[in-house]
Amino acid sequence: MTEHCSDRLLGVARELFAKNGYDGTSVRAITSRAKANLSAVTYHFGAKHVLYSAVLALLMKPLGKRINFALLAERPPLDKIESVVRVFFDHIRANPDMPAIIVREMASGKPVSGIIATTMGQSLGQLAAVIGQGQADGSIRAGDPTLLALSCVAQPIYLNLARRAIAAAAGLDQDDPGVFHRVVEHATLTVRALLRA
Amino acid sequence: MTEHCSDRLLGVARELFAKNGYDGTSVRAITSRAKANLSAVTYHFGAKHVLYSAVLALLMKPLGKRINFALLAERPPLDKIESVVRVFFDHIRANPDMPAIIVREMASGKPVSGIIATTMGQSLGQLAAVIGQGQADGSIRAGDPTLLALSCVAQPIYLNLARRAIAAAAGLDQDDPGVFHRVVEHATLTVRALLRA
DNA sequence: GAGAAATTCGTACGACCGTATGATGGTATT
DNA sequence: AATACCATCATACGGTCGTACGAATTTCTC
Repeated sequence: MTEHCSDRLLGVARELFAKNGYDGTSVRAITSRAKANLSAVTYHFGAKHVLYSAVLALLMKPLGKRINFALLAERPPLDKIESVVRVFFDHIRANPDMPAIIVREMASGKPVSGIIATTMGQSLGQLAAVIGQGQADGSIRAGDPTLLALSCVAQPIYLNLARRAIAAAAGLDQDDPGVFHRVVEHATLTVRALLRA
Repeated sequence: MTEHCSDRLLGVARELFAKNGYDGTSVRAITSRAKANLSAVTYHFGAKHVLYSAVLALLMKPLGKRINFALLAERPPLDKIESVVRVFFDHIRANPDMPAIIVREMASGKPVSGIIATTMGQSLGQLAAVIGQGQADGSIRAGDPTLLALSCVAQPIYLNLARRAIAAAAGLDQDDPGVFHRVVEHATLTVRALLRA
């Protein structure tokens, strides 16, 4: 038995929370799709909201680490930021449910989960710092570094969130690897253009 | 009595649907905050999801019309698009609940509501057409017009969705009119930079 | 001002929710 | 082989959900 029950629960939960939101996803829907008993969530996680937090951590922690790593390299600021954008797309391709969950969390009126606040705050701060460097060396145009960082991050998030709108309006299906590559290239070019001095 | 009960229901529903999502908002929560009877939703709208659709229409129809109007003017493409971005911010300031609801709808796995699909599809198509004009006259850089249009629209949507992140990371509270103005200027500059040839 | 129409009200219903509990099965340790 | 332990199971509980329904009340019409 290579995959344990709790792993199946995590996978199904990630999918359903992304598709239908926290309140729109019942424990019964999760356990039945995971071919587990109704009590499996309580047994393995204690409560539904703990499972949700585990899903969030599973999505956010690796992303934060990879962004960290990408910003550590000794390269020009614009190159660093492009690599962050690529990391975003790469992470999203591996975890297609991420944008929906993140964005739901941001839209929520309730205080955002700790893991998300931490990861986003940290990454946003690092991005803003790199943008500040670029402004100092003249490679990036003037402007509030935090707002510029958000304008950059908006590209991978929104372009993935709008998958269906893109498919409907331009006939581009991002599940097709070729199309996905084109969208990534578009996003990196756009971010560079948006930052360039 | 200038404001009828159904108006109060619409207002409260818009607020709560934005804050807690469709499933996170109970009919009881709506009616009690609107100082109405539990049955008021059924009586005035027939069902909860009809009230939700009414909220969507209330948010989207005026926006679509204003985008239409802004793109009708005889001005250079870049100026038209900047005016669309300003229309977005203006509409969002008047309806602060819009980004959260729109984005939830996009994140939803269910087929998007007709009013949203229509308005967004139309506006996106018009924007892409204007971008095509700009590419033809050399004022806008090359690239898929639909993707470029989405990259533009992402700015007002995401910058408003990230209000709390902005407040936390940069100490900028967009409820302050001065700050809001700065964010709008940032967004218009960013969109121009992102499109410029 | 009486009657009709529109609205608000209290209440009830069945369905589903998240969670708790004790029984049951399988597996490793001694 | 007996025991302890972990995982899964069926089931039940109190609570909340959206909606239905008839009575009470307000508002409009003549």
